[in-house]
Amino acid sequence: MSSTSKVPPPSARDRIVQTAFRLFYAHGIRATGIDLIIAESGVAKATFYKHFPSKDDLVVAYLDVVDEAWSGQLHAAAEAAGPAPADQLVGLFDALGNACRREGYRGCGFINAAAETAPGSRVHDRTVAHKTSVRAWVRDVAEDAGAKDPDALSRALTLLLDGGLASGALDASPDAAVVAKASAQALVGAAVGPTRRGAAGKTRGRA
Amino acid sequence: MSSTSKVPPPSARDRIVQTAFRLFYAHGIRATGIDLIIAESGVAKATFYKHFPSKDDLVVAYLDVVDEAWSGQLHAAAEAAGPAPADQLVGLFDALGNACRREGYRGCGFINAAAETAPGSRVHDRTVAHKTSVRAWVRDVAEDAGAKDPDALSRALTLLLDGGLASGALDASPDAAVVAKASAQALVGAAVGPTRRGAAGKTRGRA
DNA sequence: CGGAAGGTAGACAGGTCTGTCTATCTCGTG
DNA sequence: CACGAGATAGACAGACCTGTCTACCTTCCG
Repeated sequence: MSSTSKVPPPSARDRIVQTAFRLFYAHGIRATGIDLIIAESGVAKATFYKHFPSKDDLVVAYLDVVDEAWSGQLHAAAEAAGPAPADQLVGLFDALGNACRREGYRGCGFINAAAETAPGSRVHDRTVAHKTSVRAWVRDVAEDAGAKDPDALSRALTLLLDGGLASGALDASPDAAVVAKASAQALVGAAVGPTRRGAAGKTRGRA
Repeated sequence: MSSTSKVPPPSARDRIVQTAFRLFYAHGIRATGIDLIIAESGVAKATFYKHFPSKDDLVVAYLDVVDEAWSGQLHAAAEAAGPAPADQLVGLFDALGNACRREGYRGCGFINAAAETAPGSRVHDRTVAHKTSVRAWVRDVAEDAGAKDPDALSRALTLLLDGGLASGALDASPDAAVVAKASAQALVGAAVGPTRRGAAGKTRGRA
């Protein structure tokens, strides 16, 4: 209220993050130099370093974008599968299929980032936080679905998901996503039990 | 050849590869400079470049070592599970558990390598070849086990395996391996037929 | 003895990387 | 208008990285 009640400006910082997203994801973090990001985003070096005192700061901001994007796709795919939690657990794998099919798909930005940074670093920790939050969300849905052991089921499903993300980046074949979804179906079916799938009811809030 | 029958030298090249293995795996490929490898392996620069004209050559040699090591552990774990192919399909996940528990575990060297190299590069291709060969082996075992769809089953199991490798590098919790194995058990059981773990895989009583 | 093969030590070139710093320009607001 | 905030352009420092090259040394073997 005092002075800077100005709304988010559509420039500078956003352009940097956007460019970083594109380059980091496509070529890797270490392979992408600050100078290139500066050139491609069309800002001055001083401006860049004002917003991001170090490259690591930018990397973390990049991962925030990845987090938002991927979580959004996951939630959207789950919701598109219908109101039943058990169906959503399977449906979220459509996000994997869509991602694999996308041009320039290079796997999970987080896994890739973690692969080139030391455990314990900020970047690595950010990755762990992301994976933890995804698993927590899946766990909640699994609980709604009436799974006998939501922890184990969410762990199994995210394992499948991460596997799809990792190997999908390699052979880029959509088979992986199809098989992952089918496997998820089998696991969910077994874990929820022979009883009717959790009836539609409450729709779980998204994080 | 004249008379150089004095072949087996336990030195030079091997020391380089061994050092590279340790450093590449622990810190990543790009993060590890040639100079450090040279210093730590105790060879001269000229010697290094005689054996490996470029860093990429060394990286490929490193991946060969990783391939051998990991494939060996996989096969050993499978064999340790007994003679029944269906049991072996589940047992191979013990290799994952052992790996996760090891000090300095940093996930799959191949996935990490692929994460920091461009698709289409030699290193990337080497990774794809490795993953393909593992999957082919699992497929063969699945076939022996009498799986209805060995391709799908092998794909599902390697998905689980890759997921465990990728996420195990993050939270380093052995839970992942336990859940992966249990999931594998469920998937194998469902794919091999209703006869739940009926000893040898020949007994396919699928209706 | 003599010579070839291969190892050692380290300077060097040329490029790239992160991050700092100066100097100028623009613009909104008091 | 004046002023300060924030952007721009780009030189620069210092480190590091890959790869080349010279020069010397050891060892084996005919």
